[in-house]
Amino acid sequence: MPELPEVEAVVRTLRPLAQGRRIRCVHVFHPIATKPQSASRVALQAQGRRIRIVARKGKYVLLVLDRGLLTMHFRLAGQLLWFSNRRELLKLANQAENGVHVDVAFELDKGVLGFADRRHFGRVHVWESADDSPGLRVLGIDPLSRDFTSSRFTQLLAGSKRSLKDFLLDQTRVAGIGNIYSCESLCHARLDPRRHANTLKPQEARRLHKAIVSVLARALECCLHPAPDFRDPDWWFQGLENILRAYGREGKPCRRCGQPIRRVAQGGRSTYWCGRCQQ
DNA sequence: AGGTTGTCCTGGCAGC
DNA sequence: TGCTGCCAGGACAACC
Repeated sequence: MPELPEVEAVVRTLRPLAQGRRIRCVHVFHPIATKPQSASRVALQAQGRRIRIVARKGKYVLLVLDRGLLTMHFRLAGQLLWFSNRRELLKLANQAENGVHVDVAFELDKGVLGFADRRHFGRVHVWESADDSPGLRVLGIDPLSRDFTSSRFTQLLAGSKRSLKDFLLDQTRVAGIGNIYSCESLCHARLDPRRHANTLKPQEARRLHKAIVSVLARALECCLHPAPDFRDPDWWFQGLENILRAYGREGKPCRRCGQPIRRVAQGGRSTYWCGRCQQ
């Protein structure tokens, strides 16, 4: 599932391909991908616009247009695709044989950008301004930004009584962390995911802040080498499993102490942690 | 206002 | 082996 590091790697790869280009034509093959906005609204508002900036906010990809903006969110399984031209797009998109699933495609003045999510959780939306997007408006601090300081983070922790795991998943506090990197950060910081945010000592809060920064930086490095290849519809980030210490490792030995990694459900999703190292 | 719950989808897999 | 049924997972609306 794409979280901040994966989305950041996608944005850095997309930027040289799309920034400065004009959107000639929009194809909405699966209107579910623009819900609740209508396909025609998305097409009409994007068509003819120039992409001024390719950026990321939390887990959103932003295409800032010369008028308004376009957001893409991958949720669990969304991805970007790249086609040489319209002919290649129409030959491959959603064909029964050798078909590539494509939900929305943007014909640029050079190349075609595709958005695909066969599970149809991912979304493509258009907005007059960033303030019009409910998802963007409420986003908290970006952990890769300068604003993400230890003291600011400590303040946020003190203001919440939720569990650390739920706190980290809350995009309105810190934006971009999902299930994987919340588990990894807590593992790195040696903190029990079930502890409540406002119970951390200052030194523990600093540890968690440092852990988040370092876990995300390491994952981003991994996501950039090799960088995403939008031309290969089967491409996915390689080697991430190797850097994970807790996520998805239930029953396997903790890399620090050897104790089996445990799993519990928190807020309806799985949390992985080491019962010995993380207190 | 902060916190919690239900909903949206479908691939993949457990269980028969 | 083949089929059915169940559920994870991120954002967000709707509730408490």
